[in-house]
Amino acid sequence: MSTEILSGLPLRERKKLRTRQALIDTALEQFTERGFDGTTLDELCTAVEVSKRTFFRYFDSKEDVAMAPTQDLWAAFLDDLQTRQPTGGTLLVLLRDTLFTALDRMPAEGWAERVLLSRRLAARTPSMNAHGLQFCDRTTRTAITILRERFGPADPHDLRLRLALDMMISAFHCALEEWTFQPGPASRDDLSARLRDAFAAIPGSVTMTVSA
Amino acid sequence: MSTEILSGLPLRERKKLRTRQALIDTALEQFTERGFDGTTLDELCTAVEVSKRTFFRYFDSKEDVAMAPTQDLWAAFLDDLQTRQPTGGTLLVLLRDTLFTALDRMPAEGWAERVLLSRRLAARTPSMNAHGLQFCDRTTRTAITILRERFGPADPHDLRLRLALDMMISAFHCALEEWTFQPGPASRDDLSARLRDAFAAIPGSVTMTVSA
DNA sequence: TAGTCTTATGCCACTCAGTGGCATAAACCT
DNA sequence: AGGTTTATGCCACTGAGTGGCATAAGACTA
Repeated sequence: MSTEILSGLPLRERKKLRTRQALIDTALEQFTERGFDGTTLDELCTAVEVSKRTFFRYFDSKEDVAMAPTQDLWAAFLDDLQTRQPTGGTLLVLLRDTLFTALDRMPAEGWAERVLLSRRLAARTPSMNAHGLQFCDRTTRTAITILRERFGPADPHDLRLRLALDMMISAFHCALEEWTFQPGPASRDDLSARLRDAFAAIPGSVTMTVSA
Repeated sequence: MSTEILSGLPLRERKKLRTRQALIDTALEQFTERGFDGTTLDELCTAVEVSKRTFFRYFDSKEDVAMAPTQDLWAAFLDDLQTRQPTGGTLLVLLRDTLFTALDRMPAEGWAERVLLSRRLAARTPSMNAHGLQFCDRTTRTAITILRERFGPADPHDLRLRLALDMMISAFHCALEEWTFQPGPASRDDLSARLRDAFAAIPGSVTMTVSA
């Protein structure tokens, strides 16, 4: 965990961040080794020397702790969506670039490795996958609200906004999945490149034909 | 529950179908009245006069029973995807028409009402929503497998297939959500119409621009 | 229609995720 | 050092979901 961020904060906050990170790391470790269902919260809490009650003050559920790395990205995304000065192009390009910006803001060290563990775990753990999908859904809705506030259109029945957001999510999932199961080390830049390809494939997917 | 389907089956199968349907209907009823979390499985089982153990022989989870109506649609969709003779147009049109066909095959009576209850419930019950999203995800993956088998392309890294499938799901969700919260009675044809509109909005969502 | 085979159900005890309440301890602020 | 705030621990509890085994009900056969 990046030590730079810690300094400057009051002791209490530093401790909290450390406990939180320890829970995430130990969870990813134990879940990866013995499986999500093969690990009880009691075991995790014992390892981190924290009571189960405390665990639930940091995370909403057992799934939640293992999904934390990805959630940081989307928090950054929503933040950028609020503040970034928009370019004048298509909405999809705006969304793509905002996502790239958010990705660049993820810590260069450690983040990619955690996401990799998290995603590989999610791929073989239905309840984790479900949890992740629902988080995406919530994020999408928040993003729609932000976009409506900033740019309109006022018509809440215009479906295009939602459709475009979902396309972004879809492209992200495509890229993430390829990236997750690629051999070799996990790198943020590699994910970025795959993301670019996935976005580029969107127009073709609308016009794609099948042999009769 | 449509009585026509029951006749012709052996007694044991008829009973099973009846128990299953009773569980679904009573669950939707109780969840709607007292909330998903405000209803225990014991209460549901007592009302249907079935042991909790038996409940779990019919459904995988508490969420599952309330999602059954929608799952029937997707089962029909996958079935049609396997068997229907494809038209030669775009993939998206093929998917759209297959979905329409599946929708037409849903029982004209009762189905729409159950879906309505189910969706309204899911909208205010995170764990149900999560469950539904994961079911969509599984369905999407199955659909991809079927499509690859039938039409190729052989390249498994072509992202367009997945992107197109997700667009269909997105359009479906848009339509379903509008339909769910529209006032007045639930009709299958109304859903069909909204679905058509949602698909029509896809091309525009790719090229949509935002004011700079 | 009795007898046998097969399959669904009921019952019971158990694990584990998640919650509420309250006492304690640690960090913060003069 | 003193008092205030806030995080943690402990304990008892609810409710979802599971495994095992006995029993009952439908299905097949003579």
